[in-house]
Amino acid sequence: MVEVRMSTESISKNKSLITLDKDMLQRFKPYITINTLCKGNFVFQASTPKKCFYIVLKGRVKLFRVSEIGREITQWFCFPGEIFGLAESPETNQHSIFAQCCEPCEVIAIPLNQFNNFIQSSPDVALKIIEQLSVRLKIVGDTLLDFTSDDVKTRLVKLLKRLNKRFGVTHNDGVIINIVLTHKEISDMIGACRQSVTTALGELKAEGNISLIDNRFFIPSVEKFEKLGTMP
Amino acid sequence: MVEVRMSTESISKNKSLITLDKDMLQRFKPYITINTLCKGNFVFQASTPKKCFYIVLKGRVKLFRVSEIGREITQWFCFPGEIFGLAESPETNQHSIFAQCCEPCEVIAIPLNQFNNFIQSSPDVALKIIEQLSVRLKIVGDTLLDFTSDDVKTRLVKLLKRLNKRFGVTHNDGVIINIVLTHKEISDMIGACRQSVTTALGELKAEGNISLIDNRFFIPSVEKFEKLGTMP
DNA sequence: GTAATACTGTCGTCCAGACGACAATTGAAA
DNA sequence: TTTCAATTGTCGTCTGGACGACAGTATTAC
Repeated sequence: MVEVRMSTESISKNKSLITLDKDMLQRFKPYITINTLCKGNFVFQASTPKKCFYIVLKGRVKLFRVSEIGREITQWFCFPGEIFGLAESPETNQHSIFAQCCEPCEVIAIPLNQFNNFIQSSPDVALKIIEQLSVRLKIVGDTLLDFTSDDVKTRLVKLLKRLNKRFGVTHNDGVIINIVLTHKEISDMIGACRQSVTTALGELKAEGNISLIDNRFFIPSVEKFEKLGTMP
Repeated sequence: MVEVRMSTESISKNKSLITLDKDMLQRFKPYITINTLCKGNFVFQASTPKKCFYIVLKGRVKLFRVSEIGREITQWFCFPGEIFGLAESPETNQHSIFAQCCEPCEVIAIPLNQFNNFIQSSPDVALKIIEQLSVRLKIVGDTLLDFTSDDVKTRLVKLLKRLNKRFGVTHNDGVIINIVLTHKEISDMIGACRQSVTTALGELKAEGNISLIDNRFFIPSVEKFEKLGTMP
């Protein structure tokens, strides 16, 4: 088995992650709840009342939407230092997304009525939140654009590139995308049916553009991979 | 001709709009540029360097993406009080979106290196920006979900509902959506081809669900319209 | 007022991929 | 270790809607 770790270097360079120092923890102590959740547990579900916003301390939380016909679309994965559960719309007091733990998690919950105090508690917090939201908006916008322009295989390739940027770790001459995803999960991220994802992955494997190591995608040549799915 | 105005009531209720009072204008005066632009002018284009963020003073600015094959997708319309041009990603110093004026506009430009000062200049500004971004994230997420679940007509209906919520003004027993959009513009908002939009609009007209007044969509019965495109 | 451009309406063809189905393989639970 | 559930692989059918084309209508520019 190949032992793979996420590079701590790429994490520490991400300056928009929120960490609560002792002063903050002390100050918001009366309001903070630390939730420990198992894999598969929901932090909250769509249509439930908005009471708190959340910051991931440990683990990975998937944010996704579900349509009326049960179709699921993944919007984001939150890692430690990322905030979620903010009021998405002033018109309703219910969540429109689901937040589910992909692995055992620890999540800080703070009541929404403390949000104002929270962003004023430190010069950096508001800026970090704005950066996080901006990045998410760009990525969701990327996905939307891909939907209108690209076939399934191209959308898959672009997703793998985005995942590589976020989770890639060097391994031999290539890169391992250090996150385990089923074909169904991938289909929910590119809005395709699972069978189509299986087929497209098979093609990429047959072409030698990806392989599997320890259930993770391995890209032998990132340079070659970056050329896929773009205009010549 | 029917004279129609956007309801000033719905605008003033939107508490996340940014207005610059005299103190702010004075304080940022050395940095602020007021740009007056004609219909069709770009505030900025994708792939150009990020220098400023912007706040609309007057008019309507369309934010959109263009894919490699030239496919356009509209993400948002900015009205007075709305901010755009924020750094979308820390990795690149170029815009990924286009910002184009739909009508004659006035737009404040402030250098991005003043953004930190800007959000600390008043207790409310950061909160308002966060709310604006959150709402946009939700709507873009709505659109993404619609793409994966709904046929073209349903997506059109849902778009009209969203537009009604934002631009609707009461008229007789129904509602006029007080924004003029071509079929092509609509197609860019729902990721369909123009001909499909024309066909779907024709069906809605034939069913009596919408008609045209002064080049704007009129919905005779909002109650009936709200039932369209949802599960029975 | 006229000419050019943009927009709307309509039609027929074609295909990417969703869908349903089922078998084979892998992973998790007892 | 065995059983069950989840995941992956494969196949054939069908259709929504993209596409290209063109005519009719409305708007804009001069």
